[in-house]
Amino acid sequence: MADLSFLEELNPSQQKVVKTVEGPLLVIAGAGSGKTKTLICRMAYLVYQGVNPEKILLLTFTRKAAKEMIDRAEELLKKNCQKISGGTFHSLCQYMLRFYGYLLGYNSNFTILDRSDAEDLINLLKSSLGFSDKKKRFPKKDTLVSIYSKIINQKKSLEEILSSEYPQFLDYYYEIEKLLTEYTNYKKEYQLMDYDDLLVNWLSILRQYPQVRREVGERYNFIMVDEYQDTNYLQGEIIKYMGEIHQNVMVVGDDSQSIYGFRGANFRNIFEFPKLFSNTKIIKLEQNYRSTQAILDLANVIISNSKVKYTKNLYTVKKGGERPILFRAKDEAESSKFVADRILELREKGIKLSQIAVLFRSAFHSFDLEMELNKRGIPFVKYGGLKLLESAHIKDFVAFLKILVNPKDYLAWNRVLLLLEGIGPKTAERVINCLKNSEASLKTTIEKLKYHIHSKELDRLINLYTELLFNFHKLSTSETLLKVWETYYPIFQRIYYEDYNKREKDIESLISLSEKYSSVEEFLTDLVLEPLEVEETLSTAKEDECLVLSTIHSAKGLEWHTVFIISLIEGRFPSYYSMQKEEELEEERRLFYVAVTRAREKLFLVAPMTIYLPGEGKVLAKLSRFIQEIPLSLLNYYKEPLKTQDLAGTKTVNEVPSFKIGDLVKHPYFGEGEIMEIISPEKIKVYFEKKGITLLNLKYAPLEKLV
DNA sequence: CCGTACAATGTTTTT
DNA sequence: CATTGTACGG
Repeated sequence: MADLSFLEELNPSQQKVVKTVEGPLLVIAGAGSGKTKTLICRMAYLVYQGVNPEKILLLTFTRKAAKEMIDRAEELLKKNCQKISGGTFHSLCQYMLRFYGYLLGYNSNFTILDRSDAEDLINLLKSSLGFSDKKKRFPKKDTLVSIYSKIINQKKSLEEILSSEYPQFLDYYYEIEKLLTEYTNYKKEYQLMDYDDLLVNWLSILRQYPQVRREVGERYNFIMVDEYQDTNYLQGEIIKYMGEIHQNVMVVGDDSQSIYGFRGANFRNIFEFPKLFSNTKIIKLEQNYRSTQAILDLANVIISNSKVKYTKNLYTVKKGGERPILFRAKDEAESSKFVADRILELREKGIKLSQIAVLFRSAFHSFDLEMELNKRGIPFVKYGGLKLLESAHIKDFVAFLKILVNPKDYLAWNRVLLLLEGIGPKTAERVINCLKNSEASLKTTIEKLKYHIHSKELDRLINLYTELLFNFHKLSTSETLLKVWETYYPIFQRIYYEDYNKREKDIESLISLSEKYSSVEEFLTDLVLEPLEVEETLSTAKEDECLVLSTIHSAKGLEWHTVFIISLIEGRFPSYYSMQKEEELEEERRLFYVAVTRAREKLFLVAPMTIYLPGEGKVLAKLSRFIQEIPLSLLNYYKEPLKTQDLAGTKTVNEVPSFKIGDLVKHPYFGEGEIMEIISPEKIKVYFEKKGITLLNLKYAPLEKLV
């Protein structure tokens, strides 16, 4: 029997969090304040106190995170914690809706639409309403989906969203409104739900049925929510109702780490929590155990430059430490080379690759680096970016499966039919109408189809479904997938004739992945709710020897010994799209804060001086404003160790200090600046924050070298 | 009505 | 540059 000795490792505030078991509790926890550890201990403590693990619900940002935390709780307690329910809001809602969806007219086998499915559906409706033809500047499908999602998640009207973010489409107000109504109706009619519907529908059931609230309250007696700053009002409401009976709801968050505003999250949600639950106790965790003082100083400066005031100041127990290093590379190639060089150095010093991460704002920022790493044979995994499910061939394949689970999924039907030779949009529509109008079972309907349309590939499809429906419960999940693969394969070869052997591997790993599942339905649900990364399927074996490349969003909650942040230039970080609006810019800043606070010991900030833009060629890149705001005393400027020839060359030139591109300098009138270009030994171009790029003659200009 | 060849367009972050 | 829409021939 384990004891409670694990509590001794916690500081007093953390202990208070663990022991405050009953009633609503809001924990404001700074970066690296042991938030995860505290949550784990709290779960273990509850189970130790005799709470049935099945009565505990843990909501996190990814299911992987939930699983990891539950595993660690089990390790602490050496007692079965596996039965704790853990997952994301979306997976919880999905699960509850399989039970209670009937209250809204949903069967338990409804299909979940991912973003591109939703886009396909919108497109389908758009053309059936005739909006795609004449109207020249009608919004595109992805814009329409974004508009719709914003209405839901930000609790705003179509008019508000249009006038604030898409004023160019205000003329189409009624058409858009009509389209969105059609979209909503269609989903309901054919058993489809998009991501937002999962939240909306579950909330709607909770609101309408006190009986459900009671049942759910009895099912989960203790609710814990991680990363609460990234929830939106829908999720807040869901929590309110699910905790109504017992009020045992604990949420943890950090308002300065809110980075999902684009998805409707609002960091102010965290301050609304006490309004949802009266008598909320609030505990702050401000002591940082993760990073060195030098890194934390940087983080504190970043966040103090915010327009919004946040609730905490971090202080650390790890005094001192190396100053974060800034490297201004000549171009992206040099930036990648720099990162790879440092990584190899670190590895020689005994730092494991898995303890190093390279972070960036957008997935494509690491393309150049990926090439360099491949060249040098440094293994890595990448998080964020393309998901396996997003590639066309996987979507095709999955569409076959969706039909099997939910024969009313005409969106999947449409996709599959269009794949067949000789069938275009019109014929597909005819077939689908035929399917819709027949009351008979799928099997007989399919038989009937044979007489309507003559197509060799359609025959094969019909044979497949006849066979599968007949054997549906006899075959294992992977056997079913294999059958589908057999039918799809010739089509697959025809459509992707250029690179089908490359794509084939994806399908194969998908099939082997499906072996773990007891039903196709479960497999599909997991695929949509926890989309797999492309690389994840390839290199699972050697994961602990891998360097991590990740978007900052996907790096949330994680930490490494050494962190590199690359592409720290205007337009990339902050991103162009966020530079117009104050609020979005603030979110970018928080994003930078999150990135910096991932590092325990070492932090490298890298920015290329020039980048290559398609169409425009090489262009100058300005250092990110977030770096420019940082006092120079907090950073070290990285200089390549001078080679002997270089030294020999510079010494003879003049007796003024030798400047290099990228050196930081100080001028009595213009202040601090950075050297952009050396034209001759005496003439240099310097970028001053106050003045812009200036040509200086070193004979006259009393430049002082900094750092 | 289907498939293909070509032109245009606009590029984030994720459940 | 890769996706998405348009024009045209079969």
